[in-house]
Amino acid sequence: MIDPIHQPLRLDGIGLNEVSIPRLYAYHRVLVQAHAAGKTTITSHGLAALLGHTIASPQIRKDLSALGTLGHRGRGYTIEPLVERLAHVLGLEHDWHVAVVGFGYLGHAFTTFIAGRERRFHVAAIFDASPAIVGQRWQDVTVADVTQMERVLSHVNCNIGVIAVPASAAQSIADRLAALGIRALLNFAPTPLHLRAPVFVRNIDLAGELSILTHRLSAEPNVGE
Amino acid sequence: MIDPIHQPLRLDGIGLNEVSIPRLYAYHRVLVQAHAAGKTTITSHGLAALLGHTIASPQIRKDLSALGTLGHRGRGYTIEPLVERLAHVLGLEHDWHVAVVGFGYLGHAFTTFIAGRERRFHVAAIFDASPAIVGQRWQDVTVADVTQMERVLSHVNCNIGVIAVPASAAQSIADRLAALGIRALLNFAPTPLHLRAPVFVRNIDLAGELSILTHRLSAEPNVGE
DNA sequence: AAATGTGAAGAGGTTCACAGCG
DNA sequence: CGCTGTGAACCTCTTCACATTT
Repeated sequence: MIDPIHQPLRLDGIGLNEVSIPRLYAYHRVLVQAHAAGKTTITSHGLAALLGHTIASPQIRKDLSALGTLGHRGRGYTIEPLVERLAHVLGLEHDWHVAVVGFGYLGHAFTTFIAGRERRFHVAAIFDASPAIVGQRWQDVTVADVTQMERVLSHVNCNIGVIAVPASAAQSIADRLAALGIRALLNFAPTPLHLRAPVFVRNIDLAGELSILTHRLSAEPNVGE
Repeated sequence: MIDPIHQPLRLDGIGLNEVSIPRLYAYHRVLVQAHAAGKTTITSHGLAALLGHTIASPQIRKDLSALGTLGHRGRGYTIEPLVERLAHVLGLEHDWHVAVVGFGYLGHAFTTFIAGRERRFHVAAIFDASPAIVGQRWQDVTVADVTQMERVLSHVNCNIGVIAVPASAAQSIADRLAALGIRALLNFAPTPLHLRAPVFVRNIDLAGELSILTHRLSAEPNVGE
């Protein structure tokens, strides 16, 4: 690890393990459902069951204990304050403005996904380099030319950048977004991005995931049934 | 880890670390470029440079040494046999037939992505539950009703299943695909899937990745500039 | 009695340093 | 001398076992 981004950030005086966060998000999701279904308390084992036992109960207890003393020994957890704590820690209370760069199939799909998923994400700006795509509308956003990124983003405030451009362009787009003060990037380009301190990047490596699958299948004795 | 899927599979007598595979794929990608540009040899440090120093050179040497003795001490690696070895190990020599289940925005985008990316992936069947989507055509594939999955897939051979359905349906779709003999699944639903031995699953947790970003931004001193 | 919270052990992967070899 | 290949140290996260508390 070259830069200090992987040091856990402190929120309300607690430091969270980065890998635990998707799990916390999963807890939040199923707890909201359980609460809607009328449940008021839950045990770590019960939560593991709701998650299909994809996460072990000691792991759940360890994750939750990092958020403070939320459980009751002998009883379990009260769902409502637990959900509130999770929402606060995960930043689910804020609204986020997203800039999507690259509006090919992947960018388009992610835009629809992110906007449709929850109303806390607003796609505020979309950019592309292709004249065929620039000028298209998506809901009330018009796709702007990527050369106009600095100009547009000085008017439209965005917190999160989504990079869905070809590998060759990804690093330069990332640098430009970082220079504009955007500190969180989600990168779908196959090149892993590398940015310095206050900017935080997540790389989604779809081709890499596919490679894992094709490797496993190649290693199986009988490929293709 | 509950099931034995995470034991490294052996291919040509070697066992590969699962997390190394996306890296091997990245090496393959940039080496193909370097070879096309006329380079014939490369060192581990040179390869790290091509990757923008996102991967350290000792890591590269360790990854490559697992594939056999491919390097020449004092010289580096000869690109051509290295590329061939990587392609073989990653299953890049085979063609793969993909079944996409769920043809909403995510499913549609991924279908286009996977098919457009490289010609070794063929989307051979598409399923959806919505009457509005069933019957649509994508290239020469007609979207079939998900209830017909067993019937269709008994005719059309598929090696890889892509799950892009809502969380509530994901596990049951996965079970049905597994029962049909599909042993590799890529899951975009927020529920992590859990399947027994010969089936291998990769979960792409886009919502979880976004949570990491919103958590980081919430923990920053000044949210939204 | 039941279930949390946690120190300790374990597992897995990365980094380091250097021996080995062309 | 240069660069690979690798055992050992290191680090991070997960699992375990149990003391603790209601």
